[in-house]
Amino acid sequence: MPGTTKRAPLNARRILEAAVALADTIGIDSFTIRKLATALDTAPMTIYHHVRSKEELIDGMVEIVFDEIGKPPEELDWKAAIRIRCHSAREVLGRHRWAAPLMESRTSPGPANLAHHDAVIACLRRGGLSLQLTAHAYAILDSFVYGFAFEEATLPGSDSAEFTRIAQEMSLDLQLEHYPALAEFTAGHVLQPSYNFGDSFAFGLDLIIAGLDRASH
Amino acid sequence: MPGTTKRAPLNARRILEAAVALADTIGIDSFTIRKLATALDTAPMTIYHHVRSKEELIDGMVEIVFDEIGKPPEELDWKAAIRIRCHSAREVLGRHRWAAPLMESRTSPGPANLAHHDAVIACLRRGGLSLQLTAHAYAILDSFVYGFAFEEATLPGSDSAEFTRIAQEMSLDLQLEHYPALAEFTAGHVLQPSYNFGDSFAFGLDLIIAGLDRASH
DNA sequence: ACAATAATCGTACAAAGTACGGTACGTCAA
DNA sequence: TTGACGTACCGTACTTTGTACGATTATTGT
Repeated sequence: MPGTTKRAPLNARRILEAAVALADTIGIDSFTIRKLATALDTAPMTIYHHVRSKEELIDGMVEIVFDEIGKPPEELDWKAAIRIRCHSAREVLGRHRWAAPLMESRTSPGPANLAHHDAVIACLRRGGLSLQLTAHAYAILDSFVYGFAFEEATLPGSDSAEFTRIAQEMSLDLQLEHYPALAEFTAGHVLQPSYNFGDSFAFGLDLIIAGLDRASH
Repeated sequence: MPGTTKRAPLNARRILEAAVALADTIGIDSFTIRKLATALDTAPMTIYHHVRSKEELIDGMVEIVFDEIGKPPEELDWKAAIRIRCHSAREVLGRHRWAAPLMESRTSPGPANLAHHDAVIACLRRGGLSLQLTAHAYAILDSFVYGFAFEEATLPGSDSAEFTRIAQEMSLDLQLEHYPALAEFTAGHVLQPSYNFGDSFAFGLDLIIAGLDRASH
């Protein structure tokens, strides 16, 4: 048949990768099965031959993201290892800005999820933390990492230039006169050229790790 | 007219409160304009006379939630004041489990949002923190609080009894043999009767506040 | 070659947001 | 009292989306 080229046959893997790429591009809100089908040059219902439902599809997408997060390197001190894995998590969630709210909310964790948790817990235990402290450490670190990644993902801008534009756009100056502390903070810090929201990540992460370290002896 | 009783006339306030109550009950995913209309004993399109769109409606709901979070008491030491406001935030987000992911993602902050930020920043500045440290403190605290509240909201259960049930339900024991650290952690800690996920909140909050305090002198 | 199995997709329906235009009712000037 | 006007209300209908169902085509083992 002239003009028609055969597509490679679809499979769950290809679908998931295309889905992640599409969500990266257009965001999770406007991510639809129909658009995914178009991106894969196929019909909507073809997707459903490889995936049970949109929910399950998203579970699979989250698994892919989990798999991209580097595990804590086994040869390092637990503090260094955890620091690396948290920076990796932030970097990955920065590339997949739709993912942060979904990572912890999926009901059925897949193998990548379980393997990752296992590696982190093993790292903390090797570092000598008690089960109790391991639980605290994990809860705190993940709350911080996901919370931060989420804020970063939804924040309108990250550096002072963008903030300036956005501040003007919503005519924040007018409202700010009723909020003196916020006004000082904005003018005196956030809108300064050196400001960068992301800098707080490393600071906070080191603060938390140091706190956990202190609690561990 | 017999059999018909006049409803109090609708207004934005009544609609928002009903919307919050409805979302508390059925969750944000199955929250629809049509169900809200039913709850208010009116027609779907009537809602749109008071609210421009569903987006704007949700903005208003988030504002209500923001307003419920207690501001840091001015008469207290910044550390005690911040601790109180963070516990309040967690409690409020626990009552409105749909809210956590939305609090920081709304593009246009309302007055309650701005007033709250203003109060927190003022508290930190009164405590003598530099603008820079204030920025870090705010980013870290909110990442932690929202992240934790979010995990808590989406976690299937909170105490060991529920975890036991859920673990069985998804036959986790089978998979756990491949994840030794996770297995030890689960059996030795999470499934113990004394385990409670929420306990990590106070621990983490105090850890962070102590770290910020240390950084401030 | 042919039956079984897998992969593809056309059609259609249900749920949800909401545009549009019409109705009912309250208020106020003349 | 009456008529004009603004506000609240809502019936109808269109669009987008997930996905059930069944038919069609491709692939593969014997």
